[in-house]
Amino acid sequence: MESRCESCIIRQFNSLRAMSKEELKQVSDSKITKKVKKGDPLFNEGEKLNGVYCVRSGVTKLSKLSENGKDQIVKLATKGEVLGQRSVIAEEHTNLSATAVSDMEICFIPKTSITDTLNKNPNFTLEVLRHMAHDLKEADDVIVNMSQKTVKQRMAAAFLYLKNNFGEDEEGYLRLNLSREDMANVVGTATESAIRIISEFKKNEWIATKGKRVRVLNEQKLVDLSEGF
Amino acid sequence: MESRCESCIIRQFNSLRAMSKEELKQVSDSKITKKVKKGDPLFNEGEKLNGVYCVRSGVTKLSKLSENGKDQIVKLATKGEVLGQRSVIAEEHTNLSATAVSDMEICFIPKTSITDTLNKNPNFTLEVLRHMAHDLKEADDVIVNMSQKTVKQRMAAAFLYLKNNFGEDEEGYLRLNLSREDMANVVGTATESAIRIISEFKKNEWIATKGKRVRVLNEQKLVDLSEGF
DNA sequence: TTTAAAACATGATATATGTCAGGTTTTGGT
DNA sequence: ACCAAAACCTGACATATATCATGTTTTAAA
Repeated sequence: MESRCESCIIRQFNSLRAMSKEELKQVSDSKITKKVKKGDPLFNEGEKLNGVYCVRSGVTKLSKLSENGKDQIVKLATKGEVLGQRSVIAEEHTNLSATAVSDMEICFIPKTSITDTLNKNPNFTLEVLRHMAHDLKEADDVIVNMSQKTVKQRMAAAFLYLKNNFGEDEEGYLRLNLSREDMANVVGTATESAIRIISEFKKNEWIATKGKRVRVLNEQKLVDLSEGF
Repeated sequence: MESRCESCIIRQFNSLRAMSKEELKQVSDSKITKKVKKGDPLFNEGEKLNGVYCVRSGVTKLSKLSENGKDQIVKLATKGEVLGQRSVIAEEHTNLSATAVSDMEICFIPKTSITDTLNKNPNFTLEVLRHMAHDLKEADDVIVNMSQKTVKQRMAAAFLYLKNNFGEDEEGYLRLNLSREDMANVVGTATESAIRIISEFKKNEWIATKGKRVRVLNEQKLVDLSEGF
């Protein structure tokens, strides 16, 4: 049982909200809803996409493999985010790979639905543009953090990011659980270094773990550290 | 004696080429041409811009100050590039500072000329969007390089970037001469480290210097190094 | 429930890079 | 042409981080 885009709440969070009724209907008729299991790829770096992916639930990592064989995670995308837009607009192969880090439900929207609307609906184009402007700002900030902060600072910032963007459950544990390896790849460090720093955070009682799950105990300390105090 | 946008060749390299005759006329009538001396700022991080800057000649660095007091250069912009677009579109304060690294000639185009056209001319919006999509890809690549390459690799890549983007003069010297400090800030390292690596490159005869000027002697070696061999 | 694989953890060590401190050279303004 | 300021350079040292090695715990599949 497929649901209709017209009644999809997710849409409020992305550029699709600027679409007209008819455009939305056309998207709805051509879209394909898929489930993706944790660990499975949505698409891979260098592929040519013939559409975009709208995330309905779950989280995906956007990463790029470097020559030394390490995967740098550039962004984590969740509910409401549209993936592959950049590639479709620039008519280029994808620059990043997308892999599910939790079970996901996504909608695949064929290229033409997007490009047609881009050509016809200036409001939509402007909305996409605003989103991309925002992404670009975020990317610039990441560049600065990567080059100017220590691994420890970045790791603290990463936990705050997880807390602020994906929230906590009733018991106070982070909703999104990343493996140490993924954490290392977000922060841009070796897995062992990530583990060591996480152990240190635990020892300091800034975070606590229970099995896979992580809880932030002292947010202020993490903020201070990430800002360099 | 001001020149008219309609007859400005620079325009071919940026999104202004998607403007109609009337729109271009309107831009031309409202624009202000300025000269900026090497070292002078165009605008500073956190400012609210009420327009964009179109670079006619010269080069500017786009940088951001980090908490530890270091300036990370995120991008070097030259002839044809439009600055401040992101900020005007997202209606946010600027995220980056722009400072001339050579004498420049720029045109200031008031916000309204841009936003009016964005609202009325879908082709223009789409063109701006394409440029921003490209910038975003570049930014993602920088993130990966920053986190996965060594300082030496990034320094090699920086020289190649200077050669490929700003070219060489008749004698084979790089057209754009950056101070060691600026080089360090592009690469994201300490000035002393930059100097040491540059000395090493000279010793290896991969580059040569004459006063301020730098010449690439062995491009292949720099390519190999930057790619990790 | 058992068992192999994956994830996690920690020590020892090497190395890249930052920092501090002291020089020399180059540059630009009068 | 001179002088102060800026840019450049080099050494010594501290430290953050990567790497390698090895062991333990957790997870998931048969």
